[in-house]
Amino acid sequence: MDGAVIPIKRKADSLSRLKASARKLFVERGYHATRPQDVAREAGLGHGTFYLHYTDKRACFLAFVEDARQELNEYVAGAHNPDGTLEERIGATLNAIYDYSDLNPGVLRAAMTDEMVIDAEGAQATPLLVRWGEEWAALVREAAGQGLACKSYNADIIGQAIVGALHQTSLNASRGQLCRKQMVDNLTRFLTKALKTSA
Amino acid sequence: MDGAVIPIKRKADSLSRLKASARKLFVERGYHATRPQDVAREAGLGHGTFYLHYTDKRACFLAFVEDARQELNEYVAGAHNPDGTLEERIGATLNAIYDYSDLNPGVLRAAMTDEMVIDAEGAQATPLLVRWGEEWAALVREAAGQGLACKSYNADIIGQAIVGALHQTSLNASRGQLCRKQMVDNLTRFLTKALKTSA
Amino acid sequence: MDGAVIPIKRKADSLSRLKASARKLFVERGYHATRPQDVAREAGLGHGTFYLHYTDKRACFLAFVEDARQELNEYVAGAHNPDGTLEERIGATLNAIYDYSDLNPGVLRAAMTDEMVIDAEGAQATPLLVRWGEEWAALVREAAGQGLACKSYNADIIGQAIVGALHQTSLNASRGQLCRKQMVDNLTRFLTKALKTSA
Amino acid sequence: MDGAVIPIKRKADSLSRLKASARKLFVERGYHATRPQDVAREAGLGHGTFYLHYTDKRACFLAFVEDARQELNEYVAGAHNPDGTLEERIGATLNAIYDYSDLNPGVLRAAMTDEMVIDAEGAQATPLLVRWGEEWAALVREAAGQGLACKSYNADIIGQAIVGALHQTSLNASRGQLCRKQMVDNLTRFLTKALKTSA
DNA sequence: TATGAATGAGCATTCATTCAT
DNA sequence: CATGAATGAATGCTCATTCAT
Repeated sequence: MDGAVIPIKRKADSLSRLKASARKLFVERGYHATRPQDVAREAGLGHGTFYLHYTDKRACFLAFVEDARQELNEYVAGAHNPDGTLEERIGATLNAIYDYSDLNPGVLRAAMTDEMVIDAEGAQATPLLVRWGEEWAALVREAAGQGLACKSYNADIIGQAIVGALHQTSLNASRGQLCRKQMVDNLTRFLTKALKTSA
Repeated sequence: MDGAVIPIKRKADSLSRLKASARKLFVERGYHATRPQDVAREAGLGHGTFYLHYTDKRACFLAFVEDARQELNEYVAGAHNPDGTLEERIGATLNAIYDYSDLNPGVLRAAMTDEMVIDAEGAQATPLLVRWGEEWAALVREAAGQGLACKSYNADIIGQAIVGALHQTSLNASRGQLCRKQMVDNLTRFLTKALKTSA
Repeated sequence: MDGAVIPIKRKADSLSRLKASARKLFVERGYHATRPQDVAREAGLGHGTFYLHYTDKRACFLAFVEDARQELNEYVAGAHNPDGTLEERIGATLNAIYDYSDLNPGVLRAAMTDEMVIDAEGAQATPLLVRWGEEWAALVREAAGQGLACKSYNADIIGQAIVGALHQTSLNASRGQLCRKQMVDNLTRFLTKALKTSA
Repeated sequence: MDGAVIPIKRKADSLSRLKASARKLFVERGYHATRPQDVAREAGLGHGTFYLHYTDKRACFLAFVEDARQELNEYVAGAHNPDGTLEERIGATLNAIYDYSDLNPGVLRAAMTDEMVIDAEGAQATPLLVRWGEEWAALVREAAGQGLACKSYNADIIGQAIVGALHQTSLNASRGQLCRKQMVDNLTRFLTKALKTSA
């Protein structure tokens, strides 16, 4: 009995170390420059162990993306206040995203790697950005339902637009050194103005 | 003299065929899945010929991006009417972009390949999206100067946001089949509303 | 613990097979005509295995040279008798070299490949012949110190001269078929006469 | 008539420019790092022109070697005085070689490139060093015939030994900075002592 | 469960040589 | 005679993945 328990612990432990290493390396070097071997070694494990936990390098990356997605979702969900004004909601969401990003630098960027890059062929799960776009679409719909946001938009299109705007501004922020406060402020006003019901 | 003209013609011809092949393959397969050899073969040329025209696979891709940038710029410049309303300007620009995109399907997406993917190391020229963001920033500034757009935005941030929004919506459009008219209409209204001076 | 021992044995085994193959091919074909792939195949291994043991083709060659150097050194050291006459010492050394050469035909020649050929650029370790020249210089100095050899020579120059003489004669010997005995005899007398203190 | 003369002149001119370029590049970069293309371009000619004058890169190199050989021979022949003492003759020859080497730095070294390096397969003309060894053998024989040099040597072996000694010392000289005077002096005494008839 | 040696398809790039002009 | 664009076999090397231990 005990004999069975320990391997399972080991396995779980190995996996979490691999996860941490993979995140670190995907963030630092990007998908192509990260070899399964590097991930395993960084985790202090043998090369072969990688394939005990992931069928594929691709699977490992996808798992990393999924983890990031869930983490960010929790972060954003925690900041959601369905009773605030539109501007408060948008500001809260943006702040949550930037908080996460400050805590996990580079993770969002790495996780958003265009999937064409990962596998030119295979049909894939919906890319991360698209899924986040869908969540923004939900927010837009919700606000529209409450009379806070303009009803004449196609929420799907606008959701994608918002997530694209966020992505690109944060990419660019990591290039130049724009301060976060300014960014959140500008984007909040911009999105609020675009969305709110006309007086 | 004559003897010199013909080889030059031959070389120019080869180059233009390589360019066309490269564009085709980068669009269809992406950067990593396209081998210099494939580009040459697609052009009906030997492998070595590729290196007569490009020092590198990377150089070839960068040339492709630059060409796309110029082409689109011309397209957009042709549609620019500095005397229209804000909405007209935005709509005209969006329509120009989508016209180009319809004429050259996939090109913009391929050209926007994140440069991290191309060369994990080397410091590079400003990525395409950032440059387009700068152009939108100019448009925003111009409109603000004319009293058409809200002056309280940081134009650089907003420029990046706009280009990100366009990129993401068009990526997503190529996934599902959203009609272009709807997209242009939604985005035009969205951006106009966000930018215009408050009554 | 046990689990670790066997792979290490495997690796050591692979390395020794690669070493043997590399020696064989460098001797038979020379540096440029030997591909890492050939070395691996000759050793019954996959191409990639070569790079598990050597960073480079160059590194492999240098290791081969170093091995040859050490082997010959041991051979020559075994024949050294510091109490003999000058002629005896020279004869013993020459015989040791030729014994080694008979046992390992072609190895010395291959190992002496001019390093310019291996790497036109990089500053390299002192070439093999130069190092052997230094050892002959030491022998000359020793004999001079004991009053057996003429003191008025610059030992470094003479050391190089001697090693050059040996190299060239043995190269040429492998062309025509001069008998070894004659060669050792002539060279021994020649060098002894040149070196010994005048009566 | 005239029309025929000019092309011939042009051809001769092209050849001599190719020769000069080839020499320059073989000396500076070595055989493998010199491409026919480089030679032609250095000569201010088109790539194809190279093959109008040489069947092969190898042929070009061999021609370079042959030229160097003849030049040096003339130099040495000019210094030959068959009536001097053995020491005078050796000294004069060595000085001639070093004069040539000073005037044409690097040429001898490049010309002596081991032929294994040039073409692992093909049976080749006698290598340069071997031919020079034969000339030294002739000098030894001549001196022996005149009673100046020891008759008990095999002149062929000793000729090779001498040329090897010279080669190696001069190679090494280009590494460290040994002065020429010292080198000539040491080698002259060394060889003279080794060769001269015993008292 | 874990290991790491082994693999070989695959890649970007070079260069001696040819040949149409 | 001269040109230089074109060629493609060949090279050194990498890396995702497998498998014997």
